[in-house]
Amino acid sequence: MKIATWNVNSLTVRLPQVLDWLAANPVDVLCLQELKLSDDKFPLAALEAAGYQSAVFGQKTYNGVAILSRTPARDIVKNIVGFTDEQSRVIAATVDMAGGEVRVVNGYFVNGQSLGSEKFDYKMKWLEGLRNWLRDELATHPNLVLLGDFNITADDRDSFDPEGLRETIHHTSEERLHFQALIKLGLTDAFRLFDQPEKSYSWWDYREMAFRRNRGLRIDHILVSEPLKQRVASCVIDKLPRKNERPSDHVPVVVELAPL
DNA sequence: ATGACGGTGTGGCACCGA
Repeated sequence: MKIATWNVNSLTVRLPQVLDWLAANPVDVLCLQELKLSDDKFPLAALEAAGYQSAVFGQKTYNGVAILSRTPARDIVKNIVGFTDEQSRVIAATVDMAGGEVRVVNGYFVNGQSLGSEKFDYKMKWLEGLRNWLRDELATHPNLVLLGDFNITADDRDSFDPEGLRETIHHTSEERLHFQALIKLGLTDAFRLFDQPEKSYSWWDYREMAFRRNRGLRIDHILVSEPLKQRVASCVIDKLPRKNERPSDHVPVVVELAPL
């Protein structure tokens, strides 16, 4: 079973690229972030024609997340239970896989702007709320995947300039402590289960030819619970869509799970 | 560097992202 995450930075603009990517990469589940559209604008029919059902938590202009799946998703939850949030940043659902089921938690984590800003405070509170809810989710759903745009580099390997950007947004100790706290719940960074190319990133700024110079960050992550860790067969970043015309600034990350 | 680039809204620019 393959599960992928992709921040598309407007599904309106990127729908043709999503359909192309799914045709070339027929994953079982695709989690999208930054839809930037309301539920009524979501391209349900086009995705259904491509073989995918959609669980959608949209929002006009900003945020918005969705889980696309080949088989029906059930027990859909929108946003973090126990944390009041006006922004559409999380959608969770249960999907069947060979030998069992997997709980998929798809998040568009808060950006946070800069250390000391109100948005940074919101990011910290949001991460705390997420962790408290996930503790319960893990208790009820042992086979769990937390994935999406975390807006956090896990460590220095995830940044093109760890020294120059030290303690700046996406690199602060506070953010990385939150990432580690998620790990301590019993989750594992699937990407780091394998030898990976050096300077592997999932996001590059649109400016200054950042992609061509590989000045990027790895901020899109796939974390798996302990029972699933044994089943992870591969985890790769697909840089190809960044070469498209009008690309998203993020690219897909894909995890492959062997049958339970 | 208050910049760059790109998306959205309803705009002639401002705001946000990372």
